[in-house]
Amino acid sequence: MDEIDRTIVNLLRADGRTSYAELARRVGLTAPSVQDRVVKLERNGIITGYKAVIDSEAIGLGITALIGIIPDNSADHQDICERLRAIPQIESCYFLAGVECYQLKVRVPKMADLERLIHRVGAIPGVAQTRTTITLSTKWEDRQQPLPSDGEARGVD
Amino acid sequence: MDEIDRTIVNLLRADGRTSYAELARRVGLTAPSVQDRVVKLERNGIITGYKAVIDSEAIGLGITALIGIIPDNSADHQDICERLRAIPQIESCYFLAGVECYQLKVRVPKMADLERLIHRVGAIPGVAQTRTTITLSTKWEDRQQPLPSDGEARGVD
DNA sequence: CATGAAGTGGACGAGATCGACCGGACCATC
DNA sequence: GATGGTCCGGTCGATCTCGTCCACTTCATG
Repeated sequence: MDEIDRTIVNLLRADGRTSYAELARRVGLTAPSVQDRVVKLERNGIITGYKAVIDSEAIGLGITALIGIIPDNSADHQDICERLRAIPQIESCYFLAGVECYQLKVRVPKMADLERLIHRVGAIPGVAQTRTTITLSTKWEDRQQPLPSDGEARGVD
Repeated sequence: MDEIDRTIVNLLRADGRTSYAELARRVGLTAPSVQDRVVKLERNGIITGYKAVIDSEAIGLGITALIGIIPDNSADHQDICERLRAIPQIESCYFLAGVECYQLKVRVPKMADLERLIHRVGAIPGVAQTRTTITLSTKWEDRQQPLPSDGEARGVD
């Protein structure tokens, strides 16, 4: 993971369809060696995939909401997690340090779907309470910050 | 936006580097016509970009936190929004219906960075209070749900 | 019957990929 | 301390695939 790798990662984060030839021009190597680096980055789990970014409203998922989950004492977290994973509308799931031990980001076409979803989550054994917040607008999402250099990341303290 | 477009979008969401030739084989068209469709999807704002998915821990952003913002009465939301946008560590920013009118998802290398970040956000004019929750683990993130068909999305009620 | 959207097929240039080769770093041996 | 083997990362060139442009066809619509 040197400076060239970081440049490649940054370029691919900005445009996941950049060709190896183009990457090669940008970093001053040839296409095969860039490909070699990318394959290694993928194998080492640094690049975990490539995605097209879709406008969720345009595909009929106009409603985004955040759902916090407060568990009861009997909660079996592995079971809860599996049941949450089985709900396709939950796009992200974070396990938190706090009273609300999970936060879910969900997307649905209509309010009625959100209502059904909240009831479904609330019915999971071990879930004492849920707290849902509608997002009025998404200012931005999944923006990339510049990769920290080794020094910044490892801590120079 | 017919069934073929939906298939293309689903394939590109799953793997943003799928070649036009491969897409063509999957949907039973030729490469030029698939390319034509993809260009239209991009122009119509349905596909807004392509990104490599990076393991944030692997690049030194090991800490993820959610920050809620409670504004005061004098809050100028446009100004707040601009100042938030200028902070690179804020990867996502949602405007919410609730007491906490923004929620931020932030990533930093170390706890000290998070502390600095919280102070910076708290110092923005119009921000009365912030509430930060550390994520202990990300169960999953930005998972794709199957595209709703026209019927489901538009509402058949 | 004219028209335009959508697809096909062919052609050509660009990109991806593979094997062979090169050079420096590292290390054990003489 | 010099020698030679080995590994790693890169280049080069050949070949195959892919992307892209264009002319032509088809088909539904007005």
